[in-house]
Amino acid sequence: MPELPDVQVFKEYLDSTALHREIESVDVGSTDVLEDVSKRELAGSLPGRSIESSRRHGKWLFGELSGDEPGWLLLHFGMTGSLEAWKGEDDPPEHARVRLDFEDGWHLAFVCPRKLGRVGLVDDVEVFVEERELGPDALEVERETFVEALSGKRGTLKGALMNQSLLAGIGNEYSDEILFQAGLHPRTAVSELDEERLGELFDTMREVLETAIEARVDTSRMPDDWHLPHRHGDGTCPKCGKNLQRLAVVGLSVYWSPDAQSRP
DNA sequence: AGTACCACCTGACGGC
DNA sequence: TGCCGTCAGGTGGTAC
Repeated sequence: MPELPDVQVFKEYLDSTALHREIESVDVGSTDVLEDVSKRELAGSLPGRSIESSRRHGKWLFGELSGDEPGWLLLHFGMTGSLEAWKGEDDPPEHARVRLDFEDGWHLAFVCPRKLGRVGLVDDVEVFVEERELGPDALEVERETFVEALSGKRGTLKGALMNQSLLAGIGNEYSDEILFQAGLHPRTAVSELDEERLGELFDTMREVLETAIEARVDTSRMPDDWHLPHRHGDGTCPKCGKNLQRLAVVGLSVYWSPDAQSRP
């Protein structure tokens, strides 16, 4: 599922395939993914412009549009979203919900089988982040700010890590990996960690996110002691060899290892 | 404030 | 073979 590392990889993909190409036309295959913008508005405002740079905040990706008016193309990948670029007359990929056709023959498709992703236009990234009440990006937040933000919170660590207004970018899979690498039971409460251990959790979070990006979110390139590649029905714990257990925490399936994860 | 549950959405998968 | 229920989890809404 697209979380911060996945979106970072999409950002780099966008940068290498779509920057500085003039948009000739826009095809909206499904209006379900449009966020506060009509098909007409999107298809009307993009042609003639190009994406000049990109930014990521949490799981949201923004493409800076050229032109007199400031504007950003907004992308959120939901649960099954991705980007696909190609050159020439080939057919668009299956489930291409929005397609940009560039003047030079290149194309970029926002692919989203389950239509839970979003495409839109925003005037200002900071304003958007504020309006959505998104917390600091999980890879940009300072250690001290992280510790302060979590200190005194009630509820589970998993809930806090996934709370986008506390910290933007982490979802179910990476919160599981962070707790696994930290050796913490998935139901551990924030209040069970003192500031020193919250600091250590920050270090683990950085390590997990950076390592995932280095691996290009490819499970076959992830470290041998990661549990994410084994995160399915009968997966085994890479640390103890026993079957991973499943548990519901904050309404989601957690995969965890009783031998490798315990209360602090 | 935190949690539970629902809706949106569709492909995969297991049971029968 | 094919139908059907369940699951997957992103956001956002509601209720408690």
